[in-house]
Amino acid sequence: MTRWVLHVDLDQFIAAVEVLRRPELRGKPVVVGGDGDPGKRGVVSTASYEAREFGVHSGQPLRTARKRCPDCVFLPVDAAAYNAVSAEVMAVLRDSGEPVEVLGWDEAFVGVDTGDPEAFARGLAADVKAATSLDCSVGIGENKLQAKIATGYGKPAGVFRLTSATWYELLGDRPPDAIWGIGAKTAAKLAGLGITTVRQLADADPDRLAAEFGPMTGPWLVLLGRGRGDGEVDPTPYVARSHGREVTFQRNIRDWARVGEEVARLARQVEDEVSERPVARVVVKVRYAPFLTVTHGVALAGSFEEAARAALAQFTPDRPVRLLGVRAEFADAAG
DNA sequence: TCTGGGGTCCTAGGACCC
DNA sequence: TCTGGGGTCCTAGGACCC
Repeated sequence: MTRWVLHVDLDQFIAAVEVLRRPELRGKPVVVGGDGDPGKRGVVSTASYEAREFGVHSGQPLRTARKRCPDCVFLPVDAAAYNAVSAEVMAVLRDSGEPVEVLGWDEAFVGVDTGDPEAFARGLAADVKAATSLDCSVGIGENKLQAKIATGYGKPAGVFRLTSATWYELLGDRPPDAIWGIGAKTAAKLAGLGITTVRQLADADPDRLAAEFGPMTGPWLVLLGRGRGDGEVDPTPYVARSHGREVTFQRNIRDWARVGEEVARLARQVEDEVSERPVARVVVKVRYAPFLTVTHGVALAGSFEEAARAALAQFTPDRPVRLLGVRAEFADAAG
């Protein structure tokens, strides 16, 4: 018996949920994002595999997606529907009796002691399919990092194992941003240091990277390069540290009085949604055109809306506003 | 008419205190 | 004219992820 981490990831989850309730869409290029109008500001949340063949992908502006695939079916994001299906999936995973750590709507880690992790993984996938009609892929690793990356090799609807024994064979020559936790910015900075592969990152001097990235992040990056990381699956229910709302306007706002009204409106909404938790701080976010983001916050004293307005007062009303956000940080948040 | 909306975690700098 | 050292807390911003 060996301790394994499994990473279960639903295939094209959001698009798959939409197809489930609209069977006529099966096999068609489906794009879910924004309010479903590809002429508006917004990005793609998920594209079906058929839509991906046209070069449509997550994070892409909807208008770009429409350009690439004018005949795609565009649908609005329906968070309530995905939450409901997600809960079903997670319940199936928990029914295995093993610890489950939820990562988002469509993915979770499962910890398991077994001599045959592939068989266990296929069993989980079959249970999910039987209960929800959804396909998933399962990555197997000695820790969360390995399991998470393994899933990418298993898609779609497959199972893949990645361990320390196969780490360099699979990832050694790939760029550092193939690793979960390393994005474009860090990859570019690493490239500036002459580190362009996972193997080079693994061989880098932790002290040198500490000088470049900070005392925690530097050595941690080297460990990522070596495929090492946390192997403990934490089944503790998720408790949010903060909750917020933000809105991008279809047309930039120039009238600062209107900015104040929108912030007050967002503040009332957030206050309503967090009424069960003590709030320590209220943070306002302003994205000025074209895309400069600034945040200011205040400790909560008095009314929530007053706090939001006090935070807003720290901004300069000197340019058009593209986005406004209000976020509550909880007083009882761990960490 | 490029660039959403929901989050988490880490870093750096200044305030503040002894 | 010169003005330590350490620790903690608060704040804003950056990077990343789904």
